[in-house]
Order: sequence, then structure tokens, then C-alpha cells
Amino acid sequence: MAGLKHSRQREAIVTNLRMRKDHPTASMVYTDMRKEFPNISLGTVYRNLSLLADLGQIRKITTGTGAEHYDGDIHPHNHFICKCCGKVTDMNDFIDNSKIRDLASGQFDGRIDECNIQFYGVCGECLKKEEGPAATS
Amino acid sequence: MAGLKHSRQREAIVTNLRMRKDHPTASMVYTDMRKEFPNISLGTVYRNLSLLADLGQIRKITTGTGAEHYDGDIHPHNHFICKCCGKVTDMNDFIDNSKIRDLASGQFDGRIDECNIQFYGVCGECLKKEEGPAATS
DNA sequence: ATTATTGCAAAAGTTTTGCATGCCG
DNA sequence: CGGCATGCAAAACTTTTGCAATAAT
Repeated sequence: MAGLKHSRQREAIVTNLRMRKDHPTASMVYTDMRKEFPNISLGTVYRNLSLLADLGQIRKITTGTGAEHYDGDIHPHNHFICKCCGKVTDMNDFIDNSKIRDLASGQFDGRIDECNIQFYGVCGECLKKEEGPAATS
Repeated sequence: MAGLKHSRQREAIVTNLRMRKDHPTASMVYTDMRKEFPNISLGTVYRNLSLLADLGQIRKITTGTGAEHYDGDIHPHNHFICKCCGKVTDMNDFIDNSKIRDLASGQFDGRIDECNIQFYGVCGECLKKEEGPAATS
């Protein structure tokens, strides 16, 4: 039924995402995979990332800065997105998302599966670059 | 300095966004604009949406379902995104986003400008379609 | 007159897809 | 074998951009 077969490529993609602590885009994963599977295609990477996200084994992070990012850590947590360099950073858990979700479910006509908080701003590194070089404008 | 000139097209785009209560994509706005300005180009729509969002006169909503959506209502509020039909719906304000932002700022190395909560799930209409027609699978 | 803005078209970037082949069970 | 997954390439989409013409101040 499930019709799911093992594949070395898919396994390598999950492993790669689990090991790294950044939040790469599909093409960043592709670049990495290329070292292990010189002939792997970008299509395969996209197909697997999409499948894995559907299976809930990885998480897709939509940033609005061009491409989707992916996260191998599926533990519920929120992200910060730098408007300057586009980098995605994990935020500490200081809020219980499931509580917010339940609160919202009560007053919504539909099924709410998940909720997450996106923080936007300028990361520490980019702040330094801004302050350092150019003082005037 | 600001170097900003009036343009009938840009004005019409803002007006369109303010009037409608849905959250259209660039091409949806383009379709509408086409009625008023038969020769308006998609590039102009994109340029103005981007400019208006930068000016803070409209809001860009990143959904992860293909294209960006835009909102003429800049009053701080959160959105629900239907995984099924991609529709974007306003959520009631039952949470103070600025409080969450301040809370997060305290423990983050960088500047947090804004935060918003995205809710994902299946909207009321799609739920009906799911339950109604197909029972088996 | 000066310069922002437009329309048009081409280009860039991301993601999807068709198809023959290969690999897993 | 039967069917899912792959590699390759083409296509589909969304968004950006160069440039000459146009419109606003």
C-alpha cells in the first residue's frame, strides 16, 4: 500500500539534513549530495525533499527570500530569518506553539494542524557589517 | 531625496489591495489591473508590489505554496494558510505579536523587527470537499 | 528639463515533470 | 517480475531586469 522503497539517495539526504545545523535550500543539499553521488540529479533531490517533508521526517521552512529551506530537526521550534543575508536561525523555545494552535483552533472554522512563529530582522553578523563599513547614508 | 513620483498604476494597485479582503498573488492583481489599464505589464505590478511592501503600505505574505501573496491591511494580524487550496485567511487577534517579539529579542543576538504566526491546516471549505465526495481511498 | 515609471521582452532562478532505465523487494 | 526511484532534459512558473519610451514634477 504505502509503496515506499528504500533508496540510498533518500537516506543520504536525511542523514545530511540531520547532521548539519544550518537550514539549507534544495540546491545546497544537491551540492553536498553530489560529493557522495556524483550523478545524482537535482530532480531527485527535490522529489525526496518533498516526499520527506510530507512524511514528516524533515521540515520545510518558507522564508520568502527566493528558495525554500529545509530542516532536519523536526522538534517543534521557531525560526529567525535575516532580511539581509537570508540566513535561517533556530530560536530558543520560550513559547509553546501547540498552546497557541489550540487557542486558535477554538475560533477557527477549519482544521489547524500546526502553527509556527517566524521572526524577521537583521542577524548579529549583518548588524556588524552595517555599523562597521558605512557610517553615513 | 526620497525620489518618489506619483503613478496611476501604483495608486490603483494600492486601492485594489485595500478594497479586496482576500490576499491575492501578483498575477491575480495583474489580472485585475488589466481591466483598468489594458496595457499594464506584469513587471510593473511586481515592481510596485515590491516597492509598496518596502514602504510599508502593503504587506507581503509568504505562504510556501508557490507565489507570494499580498495584503492591503497592514494592521498587525496573523494568517491561516490552507494546505489544500492555498487560500490565505485572516486570523482573529487573540495574541499580541509585539509581546512575543519583545520576549524573543531579549534572548537573541541580532535585531528582530517583526514576528508573525502562520497557521497551517485545511480550511472549512476544503474539509467539506474531503468528507463529502470521496469516502474510500 | 530631469528623472521616476512604464511596457515590452528577455533572462534568471526555482521547482516540477515526462520518460526510459535502474534498483529494490 | 512489478513497481518505486533515478538521471536527464525539457518545461512550467514566479520574479527580476535592461532598455527605450512615457509621464510626472
